[in-house]
Amino acid sequence: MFTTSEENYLKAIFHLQTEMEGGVSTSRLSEFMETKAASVTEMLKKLADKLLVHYRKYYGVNLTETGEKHALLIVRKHRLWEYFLVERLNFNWDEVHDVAEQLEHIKSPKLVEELDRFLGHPTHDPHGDPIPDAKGNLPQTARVKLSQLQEGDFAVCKGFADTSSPFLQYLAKQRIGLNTRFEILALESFDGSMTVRIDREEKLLSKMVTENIYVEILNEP
Amino acid sequence: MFTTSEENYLKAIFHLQTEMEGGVSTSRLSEFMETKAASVTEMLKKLADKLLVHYRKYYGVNLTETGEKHALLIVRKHRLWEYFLVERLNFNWDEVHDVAEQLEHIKSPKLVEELDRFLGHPTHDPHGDPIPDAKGNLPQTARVKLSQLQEGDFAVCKGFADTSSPFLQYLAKQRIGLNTRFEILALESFDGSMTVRIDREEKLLSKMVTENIYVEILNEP
DNA sequence: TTTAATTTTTAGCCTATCCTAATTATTTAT
DNA sequence: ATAAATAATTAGGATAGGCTAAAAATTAAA
Repeated sequence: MFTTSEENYLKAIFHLQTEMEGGVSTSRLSEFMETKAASVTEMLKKLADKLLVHYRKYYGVNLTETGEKHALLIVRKHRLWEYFLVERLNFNWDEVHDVAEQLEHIKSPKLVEELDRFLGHPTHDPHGDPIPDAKGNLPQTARVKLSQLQEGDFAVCKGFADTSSPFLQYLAKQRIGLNTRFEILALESFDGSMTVRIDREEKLLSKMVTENIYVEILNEP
Repeated sequence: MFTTSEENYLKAIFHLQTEMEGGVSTSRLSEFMETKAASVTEMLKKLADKLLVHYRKYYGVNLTETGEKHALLIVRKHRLWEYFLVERLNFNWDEVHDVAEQLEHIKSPKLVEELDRFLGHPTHDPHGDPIPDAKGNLPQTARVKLSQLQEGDFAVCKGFADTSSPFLQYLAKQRIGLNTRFEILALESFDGSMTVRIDREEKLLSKMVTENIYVEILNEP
């Protein structure tokens, strides 16, 4: 059906079109995919020929309905495999990305659906990202960043904007994971850093960190 | 490390070098891999450069120690995934081949070893073929064909020479699987067909079928 | 053992995906 | 509004892995 490379472009466009209104630019794509702009242009033409993207020269791309459907399938596979690796194969959450990146391209509709069943139809991957269902529906939750909270607020960790190994390893070291509870003790307006209480322990988190943690606000402690 | 294509050649040479003494010929490889002889020659030169095969122009190839070690790893992965698909994901034994063929190329040493542990270190895949261990040791069992037995013999099914979908489907229809017990009732010398008893039921099996079933002979019923 | 048949290799092309360098379009700044 | 800066596209090339057709080596047959 589609090549691994085509699928990687679809996935990248899918992720980037949430951050850019209008179309995703060639340069943003080339940066994200670590390829040169010329290669991107070429691939966009191919994807447009296959009706997977709407592409207007010099103005970037957007996925067509077909393109988005396929992108969602790849995201579904990626996140199901990540769940499998962490929950069944003892992988750490910072080790799964590269392997899931390979596994997501395996072509077998039966494999995806049986894996989903075998895992008990998980709704979120180990980083808190939602797993699209078999029809491509993705529960779109409004994401609140830890950095947006005020002194005195209580919250629960629900996901991460940055899922790179270094950040995940930092979080693990600080013992911050999905469902970790935070109490915001103080905010430093100078550098945006934040003092929080986690498990009776006080921690200072930089703006950089609090910007990359998604939370759900609690109404009561 | 190695490309998918290189790995497929290594695996093919591994399987074919048991059937041909001396070296595996270019034409046999091209037939087996469904490519043209010219493509095979080219790849053999590449594999020889990488010290994975001993290649002498016009005289075929054999795996080097390194090549064989890598071939065994691919076979290990293939068979572990087949086991996973059948035992955990409800695949039928005739559906696993294409998917395992994709999964065997996933690169992650941790994945293989954790999968092996998760599955409880299985020793044989769903078709009865032995799974090499982490060090590449493959329990080499002498294989007796059902066609070699005599009237009055008793035997247990231990594997299949042909693991193609059509044959596996035929076997399933006849309710023949791993560990099925056979009693040889009669042998027709004219066409080599054989009458056997399976679960109190008499069945006539053609030479073509009995040639492709491996058994272990039982000393007593 | 010399010729005929077969097999293998070489030479030259094709496609996919990437690249660099040069060109063209768009955007920004004066 | 036009020039300078930036971004995107085109042109031309590289590599991997396939293919066909022609040439060379090996094997089989007379």
